[in-house]
Amino acid sequence: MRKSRREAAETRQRIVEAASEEFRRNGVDRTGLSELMAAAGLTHGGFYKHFESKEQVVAESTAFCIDSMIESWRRMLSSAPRNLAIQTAITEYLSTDHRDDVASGCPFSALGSEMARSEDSVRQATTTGFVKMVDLIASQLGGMTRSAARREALWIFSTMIGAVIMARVVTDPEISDSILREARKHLIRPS
Amino acid sequence: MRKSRREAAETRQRIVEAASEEFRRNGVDRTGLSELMAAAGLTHGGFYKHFESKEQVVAESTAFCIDSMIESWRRMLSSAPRNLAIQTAITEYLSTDHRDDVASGCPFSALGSEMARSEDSVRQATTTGFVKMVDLIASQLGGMTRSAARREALWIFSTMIGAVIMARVVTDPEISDSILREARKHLIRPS
DNA sequence: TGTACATCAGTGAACGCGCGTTCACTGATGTAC
DNA sequence: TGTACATCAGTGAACGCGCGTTCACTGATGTAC
Repeated sequence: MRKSRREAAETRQRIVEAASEEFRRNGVDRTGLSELMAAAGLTHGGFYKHFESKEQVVAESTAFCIDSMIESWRRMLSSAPRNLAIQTAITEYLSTDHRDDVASGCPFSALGSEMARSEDSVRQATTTGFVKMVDLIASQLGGMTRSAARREALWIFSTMIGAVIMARVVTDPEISDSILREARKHLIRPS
Repeated sequence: MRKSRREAAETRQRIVEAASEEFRRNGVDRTGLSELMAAAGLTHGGFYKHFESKEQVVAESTAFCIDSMIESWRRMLSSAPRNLAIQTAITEYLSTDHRDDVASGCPFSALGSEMARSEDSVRQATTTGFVKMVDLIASQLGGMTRSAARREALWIFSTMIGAVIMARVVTDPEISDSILREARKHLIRPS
């Protein structure tokens, strides 16, 4: 049943994508390799033909979904008028749609507190991705020096992450909506 | 080896406290009942003399450490001059000390994204605690209506949580410090 | 271009391990008289 | 107040289960000539 190199590479990519969704949906610890391989349409035994360990697929899938997020932000930013671009992106991030769609949303808000306890390889990938996102946000902030923009972006992004995390924790839908609304109010008209 | 009712109640409390620390340190899923009972100075077999399930101790220990946090905020707030009280509390929350001491710190920043996936009983306890914290912060904000203060507090607290979570995720200590510093700058002089 | 052999992606059973939970047991504490 | 019995906190072994990982096997793909 050997597959061609091309097919094998596609399979590997499929695993990474399925993993990134399952991890965001259920958390890393609660996602078994069987579950993850099933989501990619395979049986669990073949996992180690593509990865050395669970840790490796965690690191790779984290990097992958951060890159996807950056890609989609780039598209969003470039398709909106320059002066509204960042507001559009923030509004979308702080939307109820994003809150309710963990599996394809921002990995930092889906997994933030778990990432803090991850193995080094995962935290490394995460840090790289966080910095990329911060730089992307900073690039959209006018009227200040580059390093001021970077500092501002650091705050904007961690605020967004905190709001989405807490909006997902809270069981009361009104409070949840308020958390997002208040964050939008403060971030969209930058102080 | 039966213990007196008083001793048994003390033991139960000891388990709740040990659990709350272990859960914050290692995450709920990575903390076994044996580990948790050992931290309370007991063997694992006795766990079910005090609790019906792991879920129950998770809910109780979460409620417990939120209440502890509120208690310590109350003390901090009442011992500082009224106009500086909230700044003091925020500064402490956004300190490197708090970042580096997960096990006795804020449960929302330690477990936020995991809490979002918890069983209902845990999310319920969490929501109640979050609201209490928000009300406490709101009570310190002058110059606005009660409901405006509550909305402001919602944003302040989720921003604080996001900053501490990301400060713990990132491996680069300089970036980590910056995240806390920028959040302090924005929260301490309210916009 | 065709043939013979080596490679290896994917399967499904099996491994040891630690988990949450249960249980028989112990002996000090609580209760009834 | 003392005695006899029931209760139950805590112990440590055992349970089934699902996990991450390994392995023998299959057969299509890749390579060497």
